[in-house]
Amino acid sequence: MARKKRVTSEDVARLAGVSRTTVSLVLNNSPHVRISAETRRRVLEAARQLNYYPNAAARSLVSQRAMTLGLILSQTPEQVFADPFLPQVLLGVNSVAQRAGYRILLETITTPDNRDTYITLAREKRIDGFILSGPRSDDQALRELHADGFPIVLLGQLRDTTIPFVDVDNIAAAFIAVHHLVNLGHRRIGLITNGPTHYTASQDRLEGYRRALEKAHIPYDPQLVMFGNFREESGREAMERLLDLDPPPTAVFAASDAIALGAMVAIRRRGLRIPEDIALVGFDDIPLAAYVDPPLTTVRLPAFELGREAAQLLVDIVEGRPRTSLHVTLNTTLVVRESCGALNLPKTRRLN
Amino acid sequence: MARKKRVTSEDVARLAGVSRTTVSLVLNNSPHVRISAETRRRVLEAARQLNYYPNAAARSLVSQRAMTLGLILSQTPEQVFADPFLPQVLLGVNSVAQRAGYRILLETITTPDNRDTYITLAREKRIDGFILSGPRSDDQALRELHADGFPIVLLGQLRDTTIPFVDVDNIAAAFIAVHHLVNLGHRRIGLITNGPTHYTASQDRLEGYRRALEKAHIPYDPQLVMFGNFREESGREAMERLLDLDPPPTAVFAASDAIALGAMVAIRRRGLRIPEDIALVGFDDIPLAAYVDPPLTTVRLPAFELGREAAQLLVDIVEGRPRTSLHVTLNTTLVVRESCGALNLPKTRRLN
DNA sequence: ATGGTAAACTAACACGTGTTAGTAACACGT
DNA sequence: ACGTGTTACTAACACGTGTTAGTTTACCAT
Repeated sequence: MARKKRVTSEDVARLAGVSRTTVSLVLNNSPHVRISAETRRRVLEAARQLNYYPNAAARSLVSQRAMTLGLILSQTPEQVFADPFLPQVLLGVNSVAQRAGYRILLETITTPDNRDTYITLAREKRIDGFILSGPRSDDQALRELHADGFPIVLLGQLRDTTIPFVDVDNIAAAFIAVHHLVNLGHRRIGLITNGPTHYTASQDRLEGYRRALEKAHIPYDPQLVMFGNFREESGREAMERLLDLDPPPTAVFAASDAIALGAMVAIRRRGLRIPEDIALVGFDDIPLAAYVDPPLTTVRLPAFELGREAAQLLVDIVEGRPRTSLHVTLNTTLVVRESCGALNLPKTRRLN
Repeated sequence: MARKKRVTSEDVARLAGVSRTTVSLVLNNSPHVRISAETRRRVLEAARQLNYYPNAAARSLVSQRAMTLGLILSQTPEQVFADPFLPQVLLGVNSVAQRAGYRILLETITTPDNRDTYITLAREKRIDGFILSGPRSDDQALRELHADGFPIVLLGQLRDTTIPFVDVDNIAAAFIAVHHLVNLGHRRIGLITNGPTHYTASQDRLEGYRRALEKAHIPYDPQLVMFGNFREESGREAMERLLDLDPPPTAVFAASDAIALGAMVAIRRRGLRIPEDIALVGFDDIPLAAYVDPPLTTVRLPAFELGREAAQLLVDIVEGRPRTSLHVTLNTTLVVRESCGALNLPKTRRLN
C-alpha cells in the first residue's frame, strides 16, 4: 500500500494547504520572510507526515552548490594501501565538513593518466571544491582549474603556485630531529631522505638537516646523505651504504618511519645495536613506531589536524569567507623514545 | 577575456549548428539512434573546443540516478582512527566503482544519534545505494530503508534480516586458528573474544573455537573464555585473568590482533615466553602483526576483497542485474608466524 | 505521379527545487 | 478618502539535462 511515487514539495504544499514556495521558505528557514507560526507548524507537520526529503539534485541544480567536498588522494596503490594516516586525515576533514553541512566525495588517483577524473568532478560541478593530497608539479589541469577560480586546497605544497595549502613545517621538523641528535653528542650524522628531492617534503627535510648541522658548525658532507624512495627496502639499502663508510655515522635521521624500519633491519644484520652503536630518528610516527624494538624516536605528524585545517580552509574559500592567510603550516612534535639513545633505561631487555 | 558564464549543451549545439537533443544523443552514445558521422564529428569538436562538461546535478535530476555510492563507516572515532583496513577496503570499493562509473561518498557515523545522516543521504537521492560497515541491530531506520527497496550492502552481518551482505566466514576462520593450536599439541586453549557477543563477528569466532574443541574431543571450559571490548587494554586484562587460572592455558586464541597485542604485554609482564610458555594466535593480520616480537601468527582478513565484493554486489543491485546470491562469504587464510610455536627457528634472538 | 519508409533531426516536456516579482488584504496616519 | 507600509502568500521563471513524439527530407518501389 506504500506509495511508490516520490514525495515532492508539491505534495507537502497540498497537504498543508499552502503554496510550494511557502514550503520552501519554511523548510529553509529563509530570513527576511515572516511566516506565521501557525502556517509554519502546518508545513512542518505535513513534511513529517509524508516523510519528505528535498531532492538533492534539484536543489543543487538551482542553487549551484553541490554541498559536497572532494578529497582526492593522488598516490600509488601501495601508498594508499598502507597509509596509516588516511583514517585520521579523513576524520579531521569529516569533523569540519559535517558541521558545515558538506558531504565528502572520495577519489583515489592511482595513476597519473586518470588524473582528469577529479577535473571532471569539478567541471561537472559535482563538488564545490576539493582537497588534493599528493599534488604533482606537472599537473597542468590543476593549475588551469585554480586559475578558473575553482576552490582547491593542497595537502602538501606546490612551490611555484599560489594554490592554498595546509602542510607541516618540514624544515623545522627535520631541524629539531637532527638538532636533538646533535644535542646527544653526535657529530657524524647520516640522512636518508624519504623520497627524491623533486618532492617538496623530501627537499625540505634535507634542508632542515643542513640547517641543524650548520647551526652546530658541523660541515655538510654529501657522502652522509642517501636518497630513499618511500619504500622500506630503499631504507635498508641506503643504511647499508652508510654503514660501509669509513668511519660510519654514529647517528642517522631517516626522513620517514618506513625508511627507518628498513634502516633498522640493515643495522641489525650487521650485528650492531640501536642506539648504542647507531642512534636513529624517524619521521611520521606511524602506529608501528611505538612497537618496534627499540621503540622509534620520531617526528609526529598531526594527521587529524592536517585534515581538519584543510577542510576548514576549503570551506572558508568555498563560502567566500575572508582569511588572513591561504597557507597554513602546522607544527610537529618530536616523540622521544629509545632509538635515539636519549632515554637511559635500565639495561635489562625491553619487551621481554 | 575568459567567459565566466557556464558552458551548456545549448552552446555546444549552437556552435555545431545542431539542436541540443542531437548533442545529448552524440555525447551519450545513445543506441537506437543513427547520427551521421559528419554531424557526430562536428558535435564532439564543438564540445572539445568549448571545454564542455555536462552538469551532474541536471543530469541526475532527470535520470534519477546520482551515479554515486555511499560508503558508511559506523564506528567509534577511535575505531576509525586506528583502522588499518580502511585504506584497503576503500581501494577495493574504488576499483569496482571506478570501472562502473560511480563515485564514492564517504560518511563516518561516530555516534548512534547521527545515524540519520546516511538515511538522509539516501532519501535525498544523493546516492544510489550504500555499503554499511559495522551495522547495528537496533538500527530501525536501516530496516525501513531496506524494506523500501533501497539498495544496501552490509560489510558484516545482521542475522535477523535479509539485507545483502559481504562478510568473512568467522566461524571457519576461528575454527582453523584453534585447530592449528590443537595440532601443535595444545589441549588447554584459552579464548579472548574481540568484543561482546552481541556482535555477530565475536559470537561467530567463539562458535568456531567451540567447534574446533569439539572436533578434538576437548571439553568446553567456560573458565577459559574471556571477553574483550576491541581495545588492547581489555586484551591485557583478560590475559592476566587467564594466567591467574590454575593451571593456566598453554595456548590462547585472541580474536583480534589488538587483543593479542594486549595479551602479549600481560604475558611478558609475568616473565613468560611466547610461544614456549604460552602459544598465541591472533586475528586480522594488521600491519603490526609481522613486526611484533615474536611475529604474530594470525588470521588474514581479505580487506581489499571485502571492499571489492561489496561494491560489486551493490552495483549489481543498483543496476538490477540478477545475482544468484545476495550473501557473499569470503575465506580467510591462517598466516603462520612464530607466536604459535609452529616454526622451530634457531634459538638465537630474533630482531637483534 | 504516388505512397511508403527510413534517416536525420527538432520542439517540447519533465525532473524538483529556490527565488524574484507581484498581489491581495489589511492597518494606519493624515 | 487616500497614500503608505506591512503581512502573508502565490505565480512564474530559472537551473541544464534526457527523452519522447513528431517533422522534414530524401529515396525508392509501384
